[in-house]
Amino acid sequence: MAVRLQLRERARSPTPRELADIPWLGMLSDADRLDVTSHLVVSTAEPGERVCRFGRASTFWFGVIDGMLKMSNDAAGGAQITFTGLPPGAWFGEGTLLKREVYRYNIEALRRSTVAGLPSAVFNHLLDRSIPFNRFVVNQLNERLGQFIAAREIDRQNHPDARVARNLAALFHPVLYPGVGQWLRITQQELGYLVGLSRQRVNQALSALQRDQMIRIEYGGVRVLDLDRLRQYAPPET
DNA sequence: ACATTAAATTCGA
DNA sequence: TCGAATTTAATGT
Repeated sequence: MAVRLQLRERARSPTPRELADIPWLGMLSDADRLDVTSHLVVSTAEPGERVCRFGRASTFWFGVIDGMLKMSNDAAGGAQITFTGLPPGAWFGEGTLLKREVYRYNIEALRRSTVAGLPSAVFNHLLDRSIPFNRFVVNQLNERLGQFIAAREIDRQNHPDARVARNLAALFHPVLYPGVGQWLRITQQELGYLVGLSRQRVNQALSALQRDQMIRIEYGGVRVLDLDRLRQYAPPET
């Protein structure tokens, strides 16, 4: 409950700069955009803090403005499974909003992050009236399905370099995560959490990928040089 | 686990 | 408000 109060207290209106980075806002009519921006709220999540379920049921559609979140299952039922990392530009939670359910996963901040929220009622209202917004959401769902299929393949891969490569490639997805661009701010430790490897092993994997000119390692993050090859990365024959 | 290097923060003028 | 000094964070091995 303390968490919820903190989020409430920290909630504020988005800055113009933050609004500019919200991809779907630009697709709306002027009237819709004005209406919606007045309801958008922004708050900060500290490392380890859970963004979802600070309200009881699904009350917001969330977007990552800055930072890095991680989506995972509820560890109470057994093994901890990380579904995906959520970099800047990611918008999520529409599935539960559509069905008016409660969140079935945890979203937790990997580091200090700025998160935007659109109240559930406003989200549903937009869906009812705006065709461009519907197109955005459908496209989003479709792309995410693709991510899920790719994720199944990643799981079959037990080669660490391949896991790092393909998880990284997923984070550079231009449609799902338009805030990322060529340069992804993520530490090797954070990548380790997402992929399920030690920081040391991630470091080795990144070095290998850099040797092959797919990425460049920079302090505090990674730059992609060849996204296609990163996506298709296969471990070297033994 | 440890040594190195980069970045962020503090502090004194 | 500038920049040197110190502390913290990230990286490489």
